[in-house]
Amino acid sequence: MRISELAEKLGISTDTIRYYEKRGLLNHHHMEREDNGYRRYNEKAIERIRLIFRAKTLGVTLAEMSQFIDEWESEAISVEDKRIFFNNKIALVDKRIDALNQMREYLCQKVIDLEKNE
Amino acid sequence: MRISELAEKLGISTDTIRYYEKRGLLNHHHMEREDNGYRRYNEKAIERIRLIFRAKTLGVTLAEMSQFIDEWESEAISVEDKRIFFNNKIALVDKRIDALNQMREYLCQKVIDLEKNE
DNA sequence: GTAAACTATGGAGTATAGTCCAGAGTCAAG
DNA sequence: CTTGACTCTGGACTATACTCCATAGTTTAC
Repeated sequence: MRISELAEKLGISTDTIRYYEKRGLLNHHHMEREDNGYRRYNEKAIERIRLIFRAKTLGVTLAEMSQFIDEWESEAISVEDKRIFFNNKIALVDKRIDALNQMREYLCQKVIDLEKNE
Repeated sequence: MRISELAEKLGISTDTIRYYEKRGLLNHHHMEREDNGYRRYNEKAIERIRLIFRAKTLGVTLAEMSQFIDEWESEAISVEDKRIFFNNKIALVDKRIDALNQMREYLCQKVIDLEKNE
C-alpha cells in the first residue's frame, strides 16, 4: 500500500509516517521503493506504527525507541536482557494502573462530594 | 512558605511554579505577596499543583486546565454539569486502565515468546 | 492529453511545557 | 556592611513531536 492508504488505516498523517522514517522507526523492513520512488508499505509497517503508539503511551520517547530498535535489531541484546526489559515494562504498566485506580477513587469521591452538597 | 520551599516539597523547580501562575493555574487563593513582593504560598498551593499533576496524567493540557478552572471558579458550571464532567473523566480513566491491561497482555505474551525461542 | 490527486524532498514553522538567564532588589549570618 | 543565598521580572531558549510549505515529479480518471 502507498503512504496515504497506510496513513488512513492508522488515522495519522502522511507527514507523521515520513517523520517516523526520518527518526529511524521505519525502514526497509516495513516498505520498499517503487521505480518512481514512491514508498510501498507492507503489513509490518502497520504493526510497527501500532507498536510506536503503544510505546508512546508508556512514555517512551521517539529517540529512545529508535536507539532501542537499533540495539534490538542488531541482536546486541541478550534474551535475558530482553526478558528484563519486558518485565520492567510490565512493572511500569502495573504502576500506571495503580495510579489510575487512585485517580478513579479521587474522581468518585468528587462525585460523592457533589451529592453531599445538594 | 516561600517558593523554593514549595518547589522542594513537590519536587519541581521554582520556574515551573511561576510558569503555572503565568498560565493561570495558581492565583491569590494559593498565595499572597509579602511586603517585599515575595510570594508566600499556603497549603492550597500544594493541593492545586498535585491536582495539576493528576490532570496531566489524564492528558489534560495546561490551557484546558486554566480555561476549565476559570469556568469552575466563576460558578458558570452547574452541579449537574460537574457531575457529568467527573463521570466523563471516570469513563476516560476506565478506558486507560483497559488500554494498560491490554498492554500488559501484550508484554506478557512477549515474555512467553522469548521462552518459546529458547 | 490535461486536470486533479498523489508522492517526493528539504526545510521552516508550530504547540506544549517548561528551562535558563540577565539585571536588580532582599535578607540573614558573621 | 559585605557576602552569599534567595527572590523578582521579562524575555529568550530548548526539546519533543509533529505539521506545513514550496517546488517538482507521477499517476489516474475523464
